[in-house]
Amino acid sequence: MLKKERHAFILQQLNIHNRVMSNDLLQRLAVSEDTIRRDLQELAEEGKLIKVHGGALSRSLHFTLSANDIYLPKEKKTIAQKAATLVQDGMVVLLSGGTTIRELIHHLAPELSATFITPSVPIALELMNHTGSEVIFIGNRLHKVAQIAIGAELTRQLASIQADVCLLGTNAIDSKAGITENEWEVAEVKKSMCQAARQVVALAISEKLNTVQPFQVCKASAVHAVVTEFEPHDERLAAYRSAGIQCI
Amino acid sequence: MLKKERHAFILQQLNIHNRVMSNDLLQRLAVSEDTIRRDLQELAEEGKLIKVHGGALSRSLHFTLSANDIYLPKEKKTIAQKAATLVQDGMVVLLSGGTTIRELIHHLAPELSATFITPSVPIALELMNHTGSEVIFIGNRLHKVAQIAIGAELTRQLASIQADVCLLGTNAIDSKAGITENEWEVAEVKKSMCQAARQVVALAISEKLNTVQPFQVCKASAVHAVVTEFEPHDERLAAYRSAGIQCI
DNA sequence: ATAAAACCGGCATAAACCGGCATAAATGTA
DNA sequence: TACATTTATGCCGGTTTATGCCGGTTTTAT
Repeated sequence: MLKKERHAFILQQLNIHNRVMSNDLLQRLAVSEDTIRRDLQELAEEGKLIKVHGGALSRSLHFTLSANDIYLPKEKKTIAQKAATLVQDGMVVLLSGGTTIRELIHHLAPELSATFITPSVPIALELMNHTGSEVIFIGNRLHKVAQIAIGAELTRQLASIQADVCLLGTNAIDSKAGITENEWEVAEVKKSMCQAARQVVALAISEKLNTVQPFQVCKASAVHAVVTEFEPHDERLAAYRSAGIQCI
Repeated sequence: MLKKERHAFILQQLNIHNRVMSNDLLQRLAVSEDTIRRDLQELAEEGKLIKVHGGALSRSLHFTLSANDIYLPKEKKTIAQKAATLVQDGMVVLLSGGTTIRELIHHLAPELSATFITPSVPIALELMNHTGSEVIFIGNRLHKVAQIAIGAELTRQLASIQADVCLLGTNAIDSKAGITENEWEVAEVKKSMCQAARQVVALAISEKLNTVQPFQVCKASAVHAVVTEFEPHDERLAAYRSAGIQCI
């Protein structure tokens, strides 16, 4: 077995399982522990995986790890502030779930008077602190993990709504693949939300840019704007601008 | 299982449920109590969570939770425990809002499998920690102060429901005037809930006994049982017993 | 007040890590 | 072809890490 082959195999396993353990690899590849360790070390130096004691983790899993980092006040705050300016008096606004959206609510002007519609329980709870606005929760069956409403009743209620704008906390966005999600039911909900609004705005921290998940929410062409922590004319947003997406 | 994986899992759980318990984690991750403790300790040092006795809280929401958890009179706990025994496997249960109901949820057996229906946002959020059961939220327009759904859509949805039991956190109850409320809209919601269930059970701390508020929820004769912190045969409940209400 | 549960510090151990060295195969060069 | 160089791999020792266990203490709940 050639070194390159081993490397390819390791990366393949990593793509499938999001993790590999040295012990497992050295048996299946029939090489010594040291060789595996060196392999992982090299791949880690090339940035193709994250080395940890006893094995390695895929880069994407590490994203979710750092995404869980509660301490991202800077970027998320920036995004939330910029996105908050999009909400004007009298608007009907659809909100998804997620910590960025929650942060956005904190940045709404207290005297603002808008109508907020959301399928997310924590977001609904947060919105109730906002005195000026009306809050409408949609859906009835609740998804425990995502803490949002799902199912047919939600779609039925959304069908009778034409919101001014839909603000989505985004898991993954790509200038070609559009907005994607890693859970089917959540993707379905967001898909319905996009269809119920005249404009779709994606709130995405830069590390979510150019990433793709299995389930599509909407095509890139359906996204009207994307809000990141970057300046509007940042080079790293070029692909989105040329896809006709406004960058804020 | 690699250490980093556990950490990622813990943070993920934390983002979902806003809290984790060591005991729960050590079973699901199949490691010793010590390892979990060390994991939580390390994550706490990195500032990714708040360590508390027996588990950890999410950094973002711990204040809301602990604030509500701190204020728990002993009586409410007693009531919640007794009321929790009324919920059996397979039941469809309507729940109102209120801290007593929330406490009740904590006392549900984890392996219980029931369907809970509620118009209260905090209660819905709390219910999502209960793995075994299905959670349905009803209504869409939200009342900011009471944090429950109100309005016509709620009534419409309730009309198509026949629950086994309706558990009401009660503001005022009297053996003659029945259950009453101090806000019209909330009273309307609870009235609809009573009509949508075969049985109505009132959870009332003793200080609420024999008090009357302006807006009626239901007549005394419509109440099947009342749960207080008293013993079932306590003298002070005599009036309710003779009104045909079961005292628990 | 008392018992159960959670916490802490320390210890033990097995697994994983590291650096260096040796060997052998592959590659390059005269 | 013969010799030197590089590369890949395995092996060895000493070190670090991860984890479980244990005794004693604190916190929580009844």
